[in-house]
Amino acid sequence: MSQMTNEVDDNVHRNDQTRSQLNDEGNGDVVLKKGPWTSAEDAILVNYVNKHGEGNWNAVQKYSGLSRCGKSCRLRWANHLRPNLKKGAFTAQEERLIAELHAKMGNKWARMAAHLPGRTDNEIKNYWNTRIKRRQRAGLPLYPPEVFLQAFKESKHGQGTSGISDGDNRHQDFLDKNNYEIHDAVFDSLKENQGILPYVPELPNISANSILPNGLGSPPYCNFVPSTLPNHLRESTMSFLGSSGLSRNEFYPFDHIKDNTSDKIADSFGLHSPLDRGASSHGSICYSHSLSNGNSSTSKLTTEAVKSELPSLQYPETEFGSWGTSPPPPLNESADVFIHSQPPNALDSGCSSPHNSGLLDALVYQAKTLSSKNNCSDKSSNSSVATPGDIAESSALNMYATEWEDYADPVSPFCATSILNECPAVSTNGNSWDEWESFQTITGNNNVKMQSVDQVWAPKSENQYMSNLTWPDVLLTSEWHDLYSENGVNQTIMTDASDDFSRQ
DNA sequence: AATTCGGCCAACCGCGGAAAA
DNA sequence: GTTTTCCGCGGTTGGCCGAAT
Repeated sequence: MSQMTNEVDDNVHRNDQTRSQLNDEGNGDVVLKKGPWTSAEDAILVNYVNKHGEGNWNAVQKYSGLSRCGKSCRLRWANHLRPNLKKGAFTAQEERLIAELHAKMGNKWARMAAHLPGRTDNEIKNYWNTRIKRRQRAGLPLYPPEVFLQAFKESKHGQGTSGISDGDNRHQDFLDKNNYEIHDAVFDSLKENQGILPYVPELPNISANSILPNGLGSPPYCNFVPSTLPNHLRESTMSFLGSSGLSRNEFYPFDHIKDNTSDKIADSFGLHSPLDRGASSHGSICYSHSLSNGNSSTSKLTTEAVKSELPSLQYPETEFGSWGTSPPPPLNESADVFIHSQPPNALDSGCSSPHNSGLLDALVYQAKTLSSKNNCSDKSSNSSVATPGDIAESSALNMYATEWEDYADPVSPFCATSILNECPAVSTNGNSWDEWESFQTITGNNNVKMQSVDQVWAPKSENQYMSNLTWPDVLLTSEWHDLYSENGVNQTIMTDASDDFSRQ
């Protein structure tokens, strides 16, 4: 034991940094060590816990001679020394479970860890944070589509129907047993927004990769993130969707329109925040993930850059500003029309940023068009999309979708036709969604296209309300449509499709 | 070969809640 | 009822390592 103590002491002396630091809980008399634990310290701690049990961590330092604060001891024990810890990479099942849990709970790592025997909250947290970064860079959604859809479904229905994955009941038990707090939040949000946000805004018919070089990071996609999603889902999704690196005011074109209609529109997009008003100058305020309902923990009015790491795929603002003149390839024809058709009044849009040409001005133009037509809720629906016979559940959605369509000025840079994209029935076969990921990677985001639901799908199922979601294009490739239309991923098809793409 | 970058991991820090004094 | 202490949680930081440039 004395040898151990010496080793600890040596380590303390080696570490000038830690030697000079005092325990934040300590009395100042004892210099407590920080930094990596040595095996000797571990042994001391294990020995202590074996004798005295867990808890009373501050006593460890007193009685074991360990120069560590109680917090440090508890952390070390919980994360590394306690028995039955499972080490190594997460299994596919665990990864899926984490995604499901995160969709349900948000950043409740400890609670998530409770559902993953042998895993620690720290482990899960690290995994998730790494995953966020990775997926943001790749322009991929954080959640498997089935998790995303299920979370939306549940929030929409306001039922504790749990069971993230239809047909996949592996985690049904814990799902059933949990009263996920997200529901409260969602319900509150729904209550607050009742009559304001009963729908999911529609996305103009612009292919994503024609707007953004990186496709899925397209700001317009942010607009269809369901307002009924749990905040953490929304934010995470926004995180993915907004990974283009747009500055806040670029993202929020309605800042410049002051009349009620535009406010209503902005509200409908979940973009309305008191903080936003003053935060839109010259793009110096970075886009925050926090949007809408005002109960986001990350929404801050700040002129400093958002701390979170920006995805590598982001484009500098200057590049965005250059869209109008030199849109990056690949661009399809509609995108060219869109980008090169400067809104006639774009220059007097009040756009604060000289760089905000192209998409932003187009959005502003669109918003102005909306405001000029006034009284949008009275618009009748001649839409080929908002079918009169639509089920009640989606009527509100379609109403607004129709509005958007009606307001799609033929001369608008959007040339918008309303699109109601099919919500694909989701794979529930339990395959790791990395397969989906890899499939995406194989297909690439270039294969992006928006499909109009009236071309491909007649709403019949309870999933219809999802039809007004404009889904990331990668989900709407014909291959995906085929896959999902069978209410489950056909592995063979997926493999074939992957092969096809890999051969290209 | 050197540098850069990103992933991974361990640990620290600050905060807040619960229990004890 | 108030203050103090303990503990747990979530966010963040920093180091190490391997791959890429």
